[in-house]
Amino acid sequence: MPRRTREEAEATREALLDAAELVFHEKGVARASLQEIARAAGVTRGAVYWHFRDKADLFRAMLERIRMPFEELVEALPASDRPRSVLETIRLASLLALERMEEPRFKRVHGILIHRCEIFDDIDPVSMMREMALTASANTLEQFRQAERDGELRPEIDAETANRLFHCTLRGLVHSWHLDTDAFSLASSGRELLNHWFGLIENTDSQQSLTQPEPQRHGQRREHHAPGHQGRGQGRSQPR
Amino acid sequence: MPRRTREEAEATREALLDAAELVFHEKGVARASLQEIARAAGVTRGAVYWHFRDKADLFRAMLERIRMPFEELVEALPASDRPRSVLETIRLASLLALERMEEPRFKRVHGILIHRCEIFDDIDPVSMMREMALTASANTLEQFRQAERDGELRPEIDAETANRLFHCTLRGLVHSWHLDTDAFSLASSGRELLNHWFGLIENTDSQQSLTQPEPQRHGQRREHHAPGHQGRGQGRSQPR
DNA sequence: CAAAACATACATCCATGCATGTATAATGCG
DNA sequence: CGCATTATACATGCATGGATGTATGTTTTG
Repeated sequence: MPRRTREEAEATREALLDAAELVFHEKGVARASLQEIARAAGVTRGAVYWHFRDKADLFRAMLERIRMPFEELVEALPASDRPRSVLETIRLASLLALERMEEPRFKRVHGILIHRCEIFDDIDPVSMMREMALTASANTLEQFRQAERDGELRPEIDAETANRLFHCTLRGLVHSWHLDTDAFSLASSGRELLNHWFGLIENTDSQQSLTQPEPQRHGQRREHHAPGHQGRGQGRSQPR
Repeated sequence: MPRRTREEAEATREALLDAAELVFHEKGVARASLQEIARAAGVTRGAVYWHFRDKADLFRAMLERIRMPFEELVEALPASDRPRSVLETIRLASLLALERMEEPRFKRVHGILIHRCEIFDDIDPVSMMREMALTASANTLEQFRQAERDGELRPEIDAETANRLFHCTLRGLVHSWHLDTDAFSLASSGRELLNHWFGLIENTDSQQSLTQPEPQRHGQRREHHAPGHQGRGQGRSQPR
């Protein structure tokens, strides 16, 4: 029964995008047929060609849906409720990003981007990943520069180096996770790893009278494995 | 004119693998047709189906060709001409690996693995990457454990953490490079990054009378590397 | 009544798999 | 050692299916 109301039309569009995520993730972008996606959404190929020009357009729309909220997160990076140290801000923001990546939608779409689509002409995931990497890197670089000025950084490394090291570590962590997402929890492993990482680059000569004493921050540094609930502890001081 | 000699047959097989690398890298694995690969190798599809069962088999054979020499490298990791410190050994071996990755063949095949093929049933790049990651990690973990026993590691981090950090950093670097291989040199950027990284984790309390003084190492790059013999460059075939 | 929001039908293309052809190198045999 | 045979190393042709793009039909809503 064609000619639904406008809200229904938007609903089928979203259903198509949801179905695209699932089918792309299951079969890969190239082997996924529009027929399958349409069927998974409960419609026919006609609906697909009405809402999208072709498969590449559908793919781009699927990416757009996660690009915006994710960039919001990246740009919300400097915003911190408390005037903590700059390094602390970066650390918490990255942890937030890692937790987001474990949400089903981001996990699926990133899984598609990383292991289930091929770069070619119209479909080009790399350009988007590169773009996101550049903006994110520019943002954190500003933060690391500030940290350097504040004397939070160990003197032997500059802000640029710290920034590069940081993004390599994070990217490597995410890619390692996507090699087998069931092997470990990205958020909790990332938290532990980042604790160690920031412990390595932060200045230990605490002449920092600017910031509050901050009693030990890596309290359980020798005690790695946090007490066992382990289940993506998101409710901890993280505003939604 | 069929029925070539055995060496010629092996030559066309190699030519097919070379062509597969090129075409896979150009169009992606899914969109590359066996027709195209055969033409690029100067033969017809008949030759492809003679040497390989199907596209997945060809893909696997292409991977096999780089898997073996690369694992040789990984396993040659502990072998060091000079009794340097353990951390130094890891650093130099990783640098060697990074230099290898800039060689055309490894660059192409890794580029295919990372951005130009989709995981699915028969074609599964992830399992190979995971396998290589595990063996490499097991090897370096042994090294880091030895470094820990020798007191080369900063006391606040253990061998397991150092190993995880190390592989995340390396993986992140390689993936960043593959986002745009023309943006920077993997070897030289990697050398700089690794210098800083090992500077961060190594123990500064130099009670190490075991190793030679080794003046400042940071930012310092002395001789490039052994002008190696390039190893097994036999695959030069491509008739016509 | 016109356009939106699809469903249906149709034509086209092309990659795959296999079957068959074929000429030559390798091999066994007398 | 010559020769027939056979397996080899492909080339060619055919059949198939499945995906794509588009054209057209069908309601219903605004």
